[in-house]
Amino acid sequence: MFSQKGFHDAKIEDVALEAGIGKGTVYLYFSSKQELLEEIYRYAIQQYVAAIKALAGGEGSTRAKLEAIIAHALGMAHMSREVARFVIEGATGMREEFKVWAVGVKEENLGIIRGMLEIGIQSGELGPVDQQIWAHIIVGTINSLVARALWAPGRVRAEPRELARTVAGQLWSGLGPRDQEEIAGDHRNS
Amino acid sequence: MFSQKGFHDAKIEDVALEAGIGKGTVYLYFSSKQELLEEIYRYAIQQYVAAIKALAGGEGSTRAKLEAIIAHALGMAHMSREVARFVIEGATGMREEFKVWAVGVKEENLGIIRGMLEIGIQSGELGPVDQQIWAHIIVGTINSLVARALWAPGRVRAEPRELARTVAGQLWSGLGPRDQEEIAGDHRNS
Amino acid sequence: MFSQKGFHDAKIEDVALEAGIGKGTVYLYFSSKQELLEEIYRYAIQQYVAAIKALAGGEGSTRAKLEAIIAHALGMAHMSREVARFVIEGATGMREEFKVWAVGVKEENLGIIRGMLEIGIQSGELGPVDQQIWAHIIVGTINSLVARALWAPGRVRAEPRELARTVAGQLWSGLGPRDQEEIAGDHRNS
Amino acid sequence: MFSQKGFHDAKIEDVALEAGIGKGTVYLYFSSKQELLEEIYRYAIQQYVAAIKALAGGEGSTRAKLEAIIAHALGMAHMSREVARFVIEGATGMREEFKVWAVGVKEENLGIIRGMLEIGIQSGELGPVDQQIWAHIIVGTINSLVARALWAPGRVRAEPRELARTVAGQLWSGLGPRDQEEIAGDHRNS
DNA sequence: GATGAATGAGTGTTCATTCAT
DNA sequence: CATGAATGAACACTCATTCAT
Repeated sequence: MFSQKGFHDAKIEDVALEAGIGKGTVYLYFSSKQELLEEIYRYAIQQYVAAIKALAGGEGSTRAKLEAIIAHALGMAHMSREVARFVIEGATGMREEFKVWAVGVKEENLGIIRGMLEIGIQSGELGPVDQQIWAHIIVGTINSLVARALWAPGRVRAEPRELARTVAGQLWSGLGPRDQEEIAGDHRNS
Repeated sequence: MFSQKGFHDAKIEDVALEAGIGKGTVYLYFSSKQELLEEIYRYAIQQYVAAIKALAGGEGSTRAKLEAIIAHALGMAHMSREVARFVIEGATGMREEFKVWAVGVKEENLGIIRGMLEIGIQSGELGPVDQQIWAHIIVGTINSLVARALWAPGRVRAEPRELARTVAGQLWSGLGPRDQEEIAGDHRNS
Repeated sequence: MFSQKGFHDAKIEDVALEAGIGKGTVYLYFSSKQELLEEIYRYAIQQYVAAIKALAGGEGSTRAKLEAIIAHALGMAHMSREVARFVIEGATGMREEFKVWAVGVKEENLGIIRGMLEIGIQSGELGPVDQQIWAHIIVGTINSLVARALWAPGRVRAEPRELARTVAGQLWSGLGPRDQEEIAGDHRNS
Repeated sequence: MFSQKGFHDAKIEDVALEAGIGKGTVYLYFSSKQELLEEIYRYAIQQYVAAIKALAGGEGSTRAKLEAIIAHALGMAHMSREVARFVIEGATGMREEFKVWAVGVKEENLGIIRGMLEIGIQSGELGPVDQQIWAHIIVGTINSLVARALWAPGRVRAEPRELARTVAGQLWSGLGPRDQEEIAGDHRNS
């Protein structure tokens, strides 16, 4: 309900009806609407991060892992949107205690990606890339693709795995030309 | 006010006082709080897209233009956050007329990036990249960096131009190693 | 509250407090202040019309029935005022659906009186009067007496039944002299 | 505007525009919206009462004068409605000073009718009727007819003078049968 | 434990009124 | 004199929260 209508436009009664329980019952499990929202975020983000962690820490090449992460996010687009929203919005309106948790999780999430890249660099699979920057690139790319999957579902190629493979391939080779000398060195003089 | 407190937590009275006008005066120029929000979005997004368009269509190498775009977004972090939020959230709660406009602007924005890449490819500056995918990568990366600049300002290197240069450099060369054969072909077997 | 203060000057909160319930509770039973007003009107008018119908359709002479109707209206002065107000004001500001209902009830009310007069004419109790005109005379007279009972309570003879009898007597014999020829025929030449 | 929309639904700005003047200009001539309403009432009622006074005090038979009064009210239906509304509503929400004036005018109005009837009785034109009661009958009948002229304009015979003549005729001869003995004496036993 | 009727704090919006021009 | 942009008091209405059943 929160995803569809937004936090403020979703009434507790709607949420309860959707869950097949009475309005008052919600308050037996959550002390407030705000806490319910935070728990939902917590759950979505924890699930997401745990999945990313598992995928990033698994066996296989870095590229395979990257593809798996992208495909997973696309497959869980709806839940990923909450994560994306969260990455962008921060924790506006949330309680301080939750904000602290949130910043930690964000860092953890970026850290997981960084760790995965680190291993890739050491194994020679990756070039000597800036891991922090690439963590942002990967997270941001996923968010953008997820958002598009949600707001323009018809235009997105349906198969997450295939899209993930293409995206990973593009990230791998970079924007610049492969078979010739870097031309970047003098781009500021042009 | 909307950026700081969120739409629902910012009262019209706060907004008016902040602007140094009376509460009722707001309603001389906007027919509702919702419309005010939409106009703010419209303004922020139009400014943003116009700037991107100018930067993407200007003189200079593709890489220089890309750096300029990233630097601009980082410099306008606050405004860019609205754009980013918008990219992620879509137009939940907005009027249908606004949603239509919004989808159009999003496509336009991606189109501008695609156009810039197209020129780069034709001039040989870029490899034969997938422009749609790269539009997402660029937009997403910017959003992610902007978000971090806002929710963890202390941790971000202060100089947008320098950060932009680094990011562009990373995107240029890609994740994969430069001096050896592509190893992507068999990555799923490794 | 609406009777005392008028619709616009009576706050929902006042009405609720008067009823011994909370402000919000009103909205569990009425969708808006306007609807509450309409329901009050509906109730008052239905009660009134039902009573008139019963009295007009009962046993006894037409004159007795007329007296009973007048006495009843005077006895229910407060409620009758709503009806009177309604007869005069129409349904200004009410919803179209209510207006339709209202016009129907007004016609019904006049129709009841007309029907009663019809029977009186057929039984020879009444002269060959214009029933439509007399319906207006009766309704109007009642309204005027009720209004006076409310705005100048001290000046009104306290006993409704006695007043009703006097009024009916006057209506019965008419303005003109009884013991001589109609002088109306040439009144325009005088 | 007040007649059409009701006092509270007519905005000062509407009234001013209708009058072809600026909103602020209204306040050069009236100290408040309430005072404007009171002045309108005052004007309408004074006009009405003055006209009734002139008609009631003029030359001619009582019946001719009665007809003229009824026809005048019907011809001025719109203005008469304000008077009627006023008769029914009293001065709810008005200032004390206005209420005092209002009660006086109401009495004056009834007094004028009574005076006219008095003369008719003395000249033998009328029977020995109860003047106070008949003042109410006349005023009430007029109000009821005016109201109907306004809320169901299509159903009302168009010509006020003709309708006035019919109404006066009915009032003259009364409800009871003319050509036989009063049967009213025993109506309570029937 | 579960419920939903009742509540009232909170807020978007209107519009009579003011006053600088 | 006339104006209409600006104002803020006032109020209808919503909905998170409570608690008797």
